[in-house]
Amino acid sequence: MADSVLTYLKTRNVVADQTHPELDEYLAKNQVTVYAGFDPTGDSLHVGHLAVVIMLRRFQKYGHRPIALVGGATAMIGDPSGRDKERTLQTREQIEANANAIKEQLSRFIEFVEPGVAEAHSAFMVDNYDWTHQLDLITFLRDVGKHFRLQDMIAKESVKRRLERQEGISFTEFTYQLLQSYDFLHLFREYGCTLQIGGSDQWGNIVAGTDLIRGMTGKGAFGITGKLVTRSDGSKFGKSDDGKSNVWLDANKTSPFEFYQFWLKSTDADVIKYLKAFTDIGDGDLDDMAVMLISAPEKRVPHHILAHLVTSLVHGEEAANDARAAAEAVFSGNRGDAAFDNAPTTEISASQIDGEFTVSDAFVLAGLVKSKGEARRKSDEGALRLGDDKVDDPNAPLSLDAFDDQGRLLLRFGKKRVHVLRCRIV
RNA sequence: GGUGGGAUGCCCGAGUGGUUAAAGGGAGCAGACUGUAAAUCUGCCGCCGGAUGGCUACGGAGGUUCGAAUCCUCCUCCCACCA
Repeated sequence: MADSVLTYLKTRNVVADQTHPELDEYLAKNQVTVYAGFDPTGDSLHVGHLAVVIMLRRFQKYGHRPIALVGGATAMIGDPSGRDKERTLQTREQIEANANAIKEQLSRFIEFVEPGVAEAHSAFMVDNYDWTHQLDLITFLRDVGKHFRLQDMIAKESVKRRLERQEGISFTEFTYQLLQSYDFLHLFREYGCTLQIGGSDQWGNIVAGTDLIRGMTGKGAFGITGKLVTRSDGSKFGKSDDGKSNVWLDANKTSPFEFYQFWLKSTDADVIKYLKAFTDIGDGDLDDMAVMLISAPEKRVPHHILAHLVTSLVHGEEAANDARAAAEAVFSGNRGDAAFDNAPTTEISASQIDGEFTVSDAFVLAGLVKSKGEARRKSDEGALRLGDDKVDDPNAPLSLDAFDDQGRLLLRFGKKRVHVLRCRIV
């Protein structure tokens, strides 16, 4: 086992960059306070955030003190990093609601205490809205603004890219790096926080922060960025900017069943990589997994372990077990209650099934297909099933007989997607 | 400031008056084969209750024409060269 978190993280192959080469050694000898920020632009974190959260945990395990920063203020402004387009401003109420949701999620992964009463290693959570919402503009511009050179700000990748597009960038988003830097400075002063971590898209913001701290205090601060986890085919992982659905940590947005499925469906080439990045499985076990992947690929043992561990972390062990049971039930064809209880479900009332309601309506209702047209096409391709029976006439009315004695009907789309309709006798 | 080139569907990119819902590729989805993998092959891939039907669509606004992504005018933005 490595002697510093950073060295360890490198063995997990999740480090993209670090501000100082001597950081490994420094972290081995010193206990630091480290922070990562999460802007509540949505009401849930997704798997893209998970990598950073896990890094924070790992720091904590190594005796460092993590601070999770929820960006109630920065979310009001919008981080241009990694964005082609200007963000739509959200209301304070919206962001506050999002922030509360995200704080709740974060507290599942890291043990927090109140900032004031924190002991040496205990983690805590802060919201940058608290110290920025009443900042005085003139003071801010004089004290903080003076330390930023425009040429450096423009040279930042996130800004540069936007300047090259006709969309441009608003002054609002342009100032984002000032705010994030100020956060770092604030945490540095208040809590002796000397290290910021984040995804690789945060490099520019993090460096801006260390520069500001040096400029205003003459002291050094550090930064580390993590690799953006990608699929082996290079496509984005779990995060969508083109309509593909995100994989959320909120069980209401992505159920534990779907969450488990997401990991289980990983391609072989990615499994070991994900196990390293998202779980604490040791090197020896990883080697075993790699062997299994070759000797008995059809068992998909590493996939299940990955899915189980990550689902347990996010939704709890019980949910992970249920998800596994449901997966086996659904896909083995031997469907007990486990399949029905955990698969995504939509309620329908008996009165809706009135003879007009067709099979394709059912698939649309379940959200498995987007339109009746698609239902028709997919049925022609043989992709739709009611239970185990292929749908051959999507326009046939759905009858109550299709449901089992407990009012349940399993809809299947392709090999991997299922949805349960549960009929309420009203 | 001058001249020339360009803007096409999720992305890239063909298309210069009708036969264009728009070639081709990528992405995505499904089928076959497998292992709920990869690769490969096949189909689908703007929306609409099968559609020889309707609606929407080729940067924006007008116009010419029986008919326009294609021609004309103006506007916006990009790019190249010159100054």
